[in-house]
This record gives sequence, C-alpha cells and structure tokens, in this order.
Amino acid sequence: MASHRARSRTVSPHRTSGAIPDAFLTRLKQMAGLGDADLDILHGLYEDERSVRARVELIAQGTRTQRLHVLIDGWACRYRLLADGRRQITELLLPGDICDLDALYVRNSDFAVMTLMPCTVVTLDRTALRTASQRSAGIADALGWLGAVENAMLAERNACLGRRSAREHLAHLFCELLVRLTVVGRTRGGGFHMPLTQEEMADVLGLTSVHINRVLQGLKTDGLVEQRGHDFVLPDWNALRQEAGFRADYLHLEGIDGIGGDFGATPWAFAGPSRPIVFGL
Amino acid sequence: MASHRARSRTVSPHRTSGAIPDAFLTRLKQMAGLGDADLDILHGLYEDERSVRARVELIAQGTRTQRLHVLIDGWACRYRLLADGRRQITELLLPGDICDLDALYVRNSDFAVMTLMPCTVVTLDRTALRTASQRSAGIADALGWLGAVENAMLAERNACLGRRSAREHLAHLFCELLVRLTVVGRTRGGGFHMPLTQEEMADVLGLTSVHINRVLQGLKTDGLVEQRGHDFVLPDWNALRQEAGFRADYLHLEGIDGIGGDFGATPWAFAGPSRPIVFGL
DNA sequence: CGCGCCATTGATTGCTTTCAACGATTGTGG
DNA sequence: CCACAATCGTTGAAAGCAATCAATGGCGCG
Repeated sequence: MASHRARSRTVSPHRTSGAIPDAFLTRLKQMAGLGDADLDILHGLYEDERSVRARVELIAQGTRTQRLHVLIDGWACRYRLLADGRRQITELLLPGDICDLDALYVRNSDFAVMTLMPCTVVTLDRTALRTASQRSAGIADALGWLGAVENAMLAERNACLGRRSAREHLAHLFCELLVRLTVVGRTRGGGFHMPLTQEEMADVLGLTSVHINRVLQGLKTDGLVEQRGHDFVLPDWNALRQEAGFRADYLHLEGIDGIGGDFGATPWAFAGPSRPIVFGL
Repeated sequence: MASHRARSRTVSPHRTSGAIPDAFLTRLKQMAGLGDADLDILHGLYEDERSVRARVELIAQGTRTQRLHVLIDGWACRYRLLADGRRQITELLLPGDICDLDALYVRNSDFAVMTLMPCTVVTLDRTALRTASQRSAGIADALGWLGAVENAMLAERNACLGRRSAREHLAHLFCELLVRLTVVGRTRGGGFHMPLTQEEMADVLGLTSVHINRVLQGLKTDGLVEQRGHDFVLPDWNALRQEAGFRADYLHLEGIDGIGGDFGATPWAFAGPSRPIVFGL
C-alpha cells in the first residue's frame, strides 16, 4: 500500500553516447513529436528500472496503483479473468508500451498484466506524470495520443472478435504485430520474434489453442506465415494483409497532428531490412 | 472541409432556473468531480447544438475532423465496416457521451458514428478544448477519465466477444446499459428505453439478428428480461447479473480519485426508482 | 391500403469446441 | 551431460453453438 518513491536506480540520459533511446521515448518522439526537453522530463521520471522474468504478474486485477509501468523491453499482456477461469487477453504490450495508462485517472485496475518473456520495466509516479503533463502541453498531448491509439486498437480487435473468422483474425494479428514492432525497431527480415504460446494466442483471439494450431497451420501451408520456433516471418505481406482485411489506419502511424514518424506518407511505406514493406491501404 | 466556427446557437447556462444540467456536464461533475467553474468553461465551448434524426451518419469512417461531438440526448453508435460490408458496433453512445474523443489527438477517425434515434448533439472545437484542458487540470483529468473508462468498456467488450456465450454477452449488455443509463438518469422502474433493432444488437455482440432473436427469447422466457416494444425492464437484477457474470468495476463508478458520484460505495448500491439496485460484485 | 422494414420460426450447414491421446520440446536436477 | 518431468504442440473424432437459408407474420409509414 505505502508507496515507496525512492529512485532506486538512475538511468543514464536517453541521448547519451550513441546509445539507442529506449522504445518508449523513441515512439513518443516519432509519433507524438515530442521534443528533447519533454523527453528529458519523462526520462527523469523513470524509477525502479528492473528486469522481470517471464510469466510474472506485474499488476493484479482489482489492485490499486500509484504508479504506471512502462515496458522498455520485452512482451507482456493485459488480460481479464472471468469467474470460471476463462481468460481474455485484451492487449499485447510491446516494447515502448505503457502497461496501465488508465492508472493515471482511475484507481483500481480492472485488468491484470503479466510478462510473456523476460522484460525490462520502469515505473512512473502517477502524480508526477500528471504534474508533468500540466506543465508541458507536449507531454499531455503525447499521453492523450497513446490513449487514443490504445482505444483504436481495442476497437479494431472488437471488430476482429465479432466479425472476422479465426483465419482472418490470426492473419490480422500478425499484420498488426509487424507494424507495431517495426515502429519500435523490433523486426528483422520481414519477421519478428513472438514469445507467445499457442494457448496465449488463443486467449488473444478468443479461441482455443487447438483451433489456433489448425488455423496457423493453414496460414503456413498457404505460404502466408513461416515459423521457426518462436521466430515468425511473413513472406508475402500483401497476401497476408489481404487475407486479414488489414488496414493500418487505426494505428495512426501519421502521429499526432500528422507529425508522424519516419515512415513516410500514406500508404505508409518504408523499406524493411530485407525488402520494402507496405503497410496499409 | 472548411470548419465553420460560427456559434450558431448560444445555449443557456447549465445551472439556470432549475433546469436539469445536461447529461454530459452532470456526468463530469459526478464522476470526475468537476467544479462549476470548469463546467462553465466547457459549457461555453458548446457550439452548433442541433437535433439529428435517427439513422443519420454523424461521422464518416476515415474522415478528418476539427471538432468533437457530444451527445446531449439520444443514442448513437460507433462502428467499423469491413470491406465486404460486415459491421461491428464498437460502442453504444448514450446521453452524456462524447462520440469521438479520439479526435482530440488523432486526425482521421477510424470509425463511423450513426444516430440510433433522434438525438441532440453539440460540438466542441478540438483546439479550444485542448487549450481549456491546458488551463484547467480539472478538465484535463476529466477528459483523461472519460478516455480511460472508454478503454475499459472496450476491453470488457473484448472479453465478452472472446470469452462469453451469446446468452451471457446479451445479459451483460443489458447490465451495462442499466448502469450507464442510471448514471445519466435515463432509467425508469428498473428498465429503460432501448431504440436498437435486433440487427443492431447483433452488430454490437458480433452475432446475427436471427440468433439475437432466439437468445433474447431465452432471457425473456427465464424472466430475466421483459420487453414491450423498445422498452425493456430487468425484473431480477441479481439473477441477470449472475447470468452475465457482470461486475461493474470496469465502469469506474467510483470516479476519478474516488470522488465519484452519488451512488455510494462498493458494492455500488443505490435505490432505483422502484427497488434497491445493487451494481456489481 | 400497400409497401417495406423488422421480428419470428424452422431446417440445415458449418465453424469452433471439446475430449482424448500422443509426440515434441524445454527446462531442471541428479 | 544425461534423464526425467512438465509444458507445449499436434492430431483425430464427436458434439455444440451460431450462421445461413428460406419463408411467414407483424407493424408503421406514406
């Protein structure tokens, strides 16, 4: 209950010595157009950087938090548990995501958060962050933008859960992951590392692991997905995109006020490590 | 394209002459603890109050907006259309809801909004609102709270779509509607008016209208729902709640920082017009 | 009064789940 | 470094929930 606000570890400035800024600050800079001053402020709020092992519950459902958790590296997920144990993963959290943005305004989390692989996490004090966003319009807008994008991703998943077939939905998930991971520089060769088990994928898509297995096999058979262990490659982006009915618009890659990233204009195209990738319609 | 910012109609102050403040301001006052000064500011931003007929598209998918739409009265919905015409309603918009909060931070709407009955709508200029939220921490927090609750509702619907049966999901929808409508004073006698057709309900739940018809009949047969035309009554709240596995926590009735409404404490209980109603766990 | 949208019902199909069992992989301790 | 245990992935058969197809009745609006 008692919040310990000791800054347990001070992290080196984010622009130091050619070190790559972390995924969170990078994303805010690219997408929300945050300047160095604001980035420094946010970075200064980092507390308690720590490494967390896989399958650790970062936040328990119904718990009261005084601080936000920023995922610097690794994957995690937000999920809800029904009374009888059924689980729905409502959001996959990737490097640069805030695990519990809602904690800024709301007292009890209505979801749980669990790491899916070894992660690096820092926390931000909610009061300090609110103060910062009162002082800097840039920070306020950046937080608003993060919330809006999260909202759009949830709505799009609604559409997937309600109106897309299992095959379309799985293809859609791969599309979304490729785009989101590209933004934070976590793709290689048109693919990425995905730590999820098939059961976890099932809890994202609202299906059973048995069915995920069969549908995934279908995508592989048709050459839309290649897998080696937990490394996935999407050899034919356009075919996959079509299969999924995927449009990148809801990710708002254009950023706040069209400030957006180094990803060029509609239809958001840029060169991947190995071949050009076109996101979108 | 050109934004006309003429204030076409000036609305009388929200606290005037015993008139009930509109649902939007009421909700912000109760849930976000907004003071009269902030409410006045927001009210002063109202522009273009107008009446809109049923089944009118307020916002088109992929459209660029300069202003937010506040639903003062009536029902509307936010939805997504897939390429082949499948539709998913991602949010039912009730009196007091903002139709497109995301427009504050994002340029192109990734959804459409349509009225479901005759509505009263006002608009707010996004720039003016952002300015207001920079000047008033209360307004900034209120907007943040609205966004957080919206996210929570979307996440809960995810869980419904992915992990609840049609019957549970429909029961859950009725529970949610009763709570949300109570907050804005739109319930009567343990029930409410719901303008949706069965096809629209189907687009909310990700089902077909045929199946909605059968499942709804099931709920009526079991005495969980009563219907006369578009008026619904929920005669046995506890039974319905249990059937749905409904918990009100995600609606965050406690409000910002626990400031929340006149609804009492956990487990959110208050007297309905005809009998005591207990929301939630 | 008639057209059109909405609600209702029955029969059939099909996607996804459930149940069960086996094979593969990963991690761990001796 | 190997062996075993536990988890994860794979496969088949059967059952179930919801979709689809098709047709009829009801109601409101012009």
